[in-house]
Amino acid sequence: MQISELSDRSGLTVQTIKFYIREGLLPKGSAVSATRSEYDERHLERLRLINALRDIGDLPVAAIQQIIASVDDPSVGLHELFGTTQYAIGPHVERPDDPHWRAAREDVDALVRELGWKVGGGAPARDLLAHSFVALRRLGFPITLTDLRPYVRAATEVAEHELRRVSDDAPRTRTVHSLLVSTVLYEQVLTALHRLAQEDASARRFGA
Amino acid sequence: MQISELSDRSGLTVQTIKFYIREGLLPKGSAVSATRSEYDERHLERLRLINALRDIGDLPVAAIQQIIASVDDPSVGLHELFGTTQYAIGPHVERPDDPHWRAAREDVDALVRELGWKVGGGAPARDLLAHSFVALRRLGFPITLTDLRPYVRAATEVAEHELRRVSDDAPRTRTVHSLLVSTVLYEQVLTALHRLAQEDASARRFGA
DNA sequence: CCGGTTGGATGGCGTTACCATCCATCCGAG
DNA sequence: CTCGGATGGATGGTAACGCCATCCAACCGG
Repeated sequence: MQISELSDRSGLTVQTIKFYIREGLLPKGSAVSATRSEYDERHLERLRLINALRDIGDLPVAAIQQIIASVDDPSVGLHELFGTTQYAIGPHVERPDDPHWRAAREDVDALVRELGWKVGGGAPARDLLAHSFVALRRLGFPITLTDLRPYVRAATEVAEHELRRVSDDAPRTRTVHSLLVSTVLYEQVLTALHRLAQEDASARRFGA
Repeated sequence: MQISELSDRSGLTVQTIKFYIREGLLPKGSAVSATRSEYDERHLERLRLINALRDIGDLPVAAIQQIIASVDDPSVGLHELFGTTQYAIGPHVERPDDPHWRAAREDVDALVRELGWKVGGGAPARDLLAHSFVALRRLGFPITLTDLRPYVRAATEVAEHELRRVSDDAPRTRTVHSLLVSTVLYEQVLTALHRLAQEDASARRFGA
């Protein structure tokens, strides 16, 4: 198909598609002549993935580019892709040379050790959590292990469920998409349900 | 204290503080002369709140401004503040006049009804969830109620715990901060733990 | 043959969250 | 009393981001 059809079917403008190609998110079509290239279903599929990661996952184009690079490299295993995704998602907070920060980060590391979780030391989620600890303490709401228990339980159960759902006997493309969907899109599902549940709980506690 | 001390103690530049005052996030100091104003601990506290909402919650300044306006209005009840916060957080997705979208939105509404949740019909989280449904279907990963069950359970338990933790016998300021902290900051805590738990599950399933 | 499409390149735009400057005023140490 | 430095208030600039608009030469297809 031509780029205009790709544009129609994906719902993205031709300009945007060109932009994604320039940024390395989408491979070029196969050149048929100097002014014509042929695109196929894989391009459409790829655009749908990009769109989902941007629209729902709210990922920056640069992060998607990194993820795509791993997706397209067949030597990258599933767990490695997982790491790439987590790292690309960020957030990449500065780690100030500050005692409060170091204490919070140490608390996070201790928690991970205690739970026996196999998590890379450079995982951005560690920093995100530590960052939250610092902010909570600065606001006078110090966080305790008791506070965290329900979160840990919820996170564990959901994550187990998600990883169980990733089929690894399908073609690589399918498996990889499945993994990305589990991590990026279902994170939003969890967030949305969390917010809805909060509103319900708030209504029952404070509602008129 | 003067603005320079406020700047030092909050870690924000004088320019940024001026900017927040202009945007209505921070009340002016009480004018002592034409070129001097006095700030107090409440200003500092407010800056810490703003900083947490931006840094951790990643909220746009405009959203914080709306939240602050509710916080400062004593006639706004806690549940109402909750609604304001949810609405300010967004995301405000367009709702295309599209059968897929309408079907997804109807699925969400049915789910909320079935769970008996008291949630406003205009809650952005409904749209966020519906949006996710659409994207998942477009990618060929249709979502089922079975998939959702663990998420609903996790969200419910965490939300219950959070709302239980909001003390409503403290001064309004404290209670209100507590509510905001529960909704905005603990959402990030949940997300971070979710990611860590996923990495652990991935390591055990796919790791070398 | 000619209107319309494409690849490829380049420049512009709208938003967001500030930062930098400037000016007139003012404070306060000496 | 004076002068360096801080302040309030206003205005303009900036950097990143994710596109969109335009242009050109080449090309296709009716």
